[in-house]
Amino acid sequence: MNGTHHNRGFSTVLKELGLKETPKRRALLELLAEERRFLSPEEVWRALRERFTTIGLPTVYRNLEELAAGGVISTVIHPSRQLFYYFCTRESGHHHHFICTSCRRVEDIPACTVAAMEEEIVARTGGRIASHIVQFNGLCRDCLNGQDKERTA
Amino acid sequence: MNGTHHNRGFSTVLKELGLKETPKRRALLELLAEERRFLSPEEVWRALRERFTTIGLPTVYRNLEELAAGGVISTVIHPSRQLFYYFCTRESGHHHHFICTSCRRVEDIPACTVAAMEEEIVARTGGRIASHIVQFNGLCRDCLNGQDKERTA
DNA sequence: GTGCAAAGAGAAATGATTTCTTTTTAGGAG
DNA sequence: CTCCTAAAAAGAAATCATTTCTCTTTGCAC
Repeated sequence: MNGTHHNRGFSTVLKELGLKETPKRRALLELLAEERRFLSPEEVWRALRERFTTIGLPTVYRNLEELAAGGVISTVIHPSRQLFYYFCTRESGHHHHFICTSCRRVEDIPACTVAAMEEEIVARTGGRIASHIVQFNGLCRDCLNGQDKERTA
Repeated sequence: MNGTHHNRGFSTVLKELGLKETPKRRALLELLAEERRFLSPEEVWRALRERFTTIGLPTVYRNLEELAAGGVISTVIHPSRQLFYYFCTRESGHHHHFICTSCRRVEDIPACTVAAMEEEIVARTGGRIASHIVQFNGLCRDCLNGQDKERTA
């Protein structure tokens, strides 16, 4: 959920996560870092196949999952419930996303008011929150104006 | 996302949605209204099979989707990304949920601070928000105390 | 009561995601 | 620099929630 990893270099990041630095892993990270739309695992796979004759879809799935678990990349839940991935350029701090379901652009939403809600939930219910999903789906300004039509949901 | 439908009676609700009142549809609604945990489509199907010798899983899926689209029941996205359904007893108003991934209980979270976030998003980006997901996953107090262990996520 | 669009059955397809087994490789130890 | 081992990856196959299809049934407006 933060982007300081990028500044420290991929090697450092991977080492911190206890992941070996393989060519494919590095390529996947570079690909995502350059792409400002969220991508599906299959799209990532297709892109990487142009550089690696043999790369399996399971490899892509595993790497995306590991990197997301490590906080290097973030996930996007499409209204279709398919999972997409996005390299978050935001420098630091907890935040959420506004995704355009048409052009797939992602806007970072700065420090949210969700922390307050969480405090209230814990106080009221006595439970413990393990995770939350806070995501806004819609159309960005450009897509509202008729550009980049891809899909609507 | 509100529960006023229940008070008006199922017949009225279905009529308003332009849905015919079939025995299976009514049974599905009654089942969900009595259950205070969120259920998977297959669980709903299994329960309904005890009252109807022939009922297809596609029928259950379709009905759940229609009713959720009509706002009569609400959806829960499990961390596994499976979809569950829940009959929301909250009387009215927009709100969100704290779900226990262990015992499947659902707590209503009253009027949230998300509206403010949405306003800011629209103002900043010029986009239009079509939907949002705001859900808190964790363990309720009882499950924290070691009861009702089912699963953790 | 009739007719027709909606609803449902049952079977089958879909397709994202995961699992398995075997082979390869990164990278620390010596 | 070479060895060794656990991690990583390939490739094939399985999983399984969800959807699609076609045909039959039924609610309900007229």
